[in-house]
Amino acid sequence: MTVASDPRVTDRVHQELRDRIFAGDLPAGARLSVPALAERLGVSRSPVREAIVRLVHERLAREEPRRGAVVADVSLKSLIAIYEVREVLEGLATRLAVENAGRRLLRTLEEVLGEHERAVSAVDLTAASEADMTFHRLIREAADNAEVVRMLDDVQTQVRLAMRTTQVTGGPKLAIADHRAIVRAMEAGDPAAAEGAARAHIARLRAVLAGQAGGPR
Amino acid sequence: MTVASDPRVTDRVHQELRDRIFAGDLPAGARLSVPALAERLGVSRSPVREAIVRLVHERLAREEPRRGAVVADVSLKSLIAIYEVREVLEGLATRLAVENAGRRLLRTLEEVLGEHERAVSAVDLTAASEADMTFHRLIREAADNAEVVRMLDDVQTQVRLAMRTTQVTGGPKLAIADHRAIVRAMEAGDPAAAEGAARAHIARLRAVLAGQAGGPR
DNA sequence: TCCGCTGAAGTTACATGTAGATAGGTATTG
DNA sequence: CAATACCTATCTACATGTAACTTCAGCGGA
Repeated sequence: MTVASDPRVTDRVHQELRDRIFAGDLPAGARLSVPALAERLGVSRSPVREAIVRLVHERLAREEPRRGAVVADVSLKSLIAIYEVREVLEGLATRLAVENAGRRLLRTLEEVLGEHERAVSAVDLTAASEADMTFHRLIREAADNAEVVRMLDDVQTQVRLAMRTTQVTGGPKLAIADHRAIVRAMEAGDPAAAEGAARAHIARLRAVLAGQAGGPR
Repeated sequence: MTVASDPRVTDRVHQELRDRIFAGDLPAGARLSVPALAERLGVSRSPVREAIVRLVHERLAREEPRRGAVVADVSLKSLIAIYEVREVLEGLATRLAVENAGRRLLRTLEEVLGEHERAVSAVDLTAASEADMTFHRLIREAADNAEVVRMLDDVQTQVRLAMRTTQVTGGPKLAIADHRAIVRAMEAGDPAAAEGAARAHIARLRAVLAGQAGGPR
């Protein structure tokens, strides 16, 4: 009998490369040489090749035929485009969450919001960012729509990649106010208002990014 | 010197398998055996394996570790979920198109709309469907947002896959009326109205699908 | 100094080898 | 006759072989 968790080498390599990219260990533009990585990781070239194909597909790497793959970067321009998409997807997720979810979710969201406030007051950047991500994750899971979850995961991957070079903080206090407005609309059981509040939240973050585009140089 | 078009075997195999899936030649649930396909296509196993990895990533196939891949299916439930996402993405694309595009696009859209009407009057299903797709493609290309284009392409892939088993026609005449309303809002230069009209169009199609869910059996 | 050539090193892309897992049919047992 | 054990064909996943291509450093000529 085989154990339930029988991770394939390919999966491990893929995860390892993802981690290294997000850690900044493999910076944007770094070449992903299959033989070199295979030796470094102590595996053969096949699983490395397959892992790279996956990275290319999730756009953590770019590939040119016969030239190999390099770690991708995210320009500020495309980050703004990503936030335009994120705006409508978070809006959708929030509307669906209102239509599907009950008391239980709202209570959990309030707890996370409390945790978020505490973290911001204590100037604990890590905890604040984590509470922020948890807030959004709870909502999109409550949407009960696998497509929107997948696409927002995709968006988040690109945002994480961009994070290494661009700052996306749009004022911690304002984020909490936005989140509070979202929860209020959800509690009122008003799907359209909830969608609007979620969209406004992301639109505001996008405006911050757009400000950076013309601003500092 | 090498020719500019030097398609890799992997690319050809990938395209070939995509075509066969959409043609219904490889029906949902069909096993994608790497050695069998390699022999059938007269290539080695490596490019076949890589093509299958790509199919899995674009969700034309599903894979279970150590069991291989099979051609994916799309349930009516997930097709509806896909249309929920499509609704907000087409809305976004249309709003952005209004903000970016000029006379030129509007003229082209009117032409396509005319072609669409002609095809519907002549009961030419193929031409009508093509005009329909062209209409939406023009708008999303005009949005000038690579992310929304990518995601709508993704949506369209799933819709095409679903087409083989589910009918998505929501009344050809109504489709034209919807498209006309979209163009009107675009001509008025009203981004919010254009977004609303596009969303209403897709929402109506989704309602048709939802009707099928409970209806015929 | 600048340009183009050349050859070596490294890499990609495809092909092939193979251990161990899986599925499905056949025999065997209660 | 049903359930179970076994057996074989096939496959997956990883490893490895190799021709052709890309890159780039170093050299020679304008």
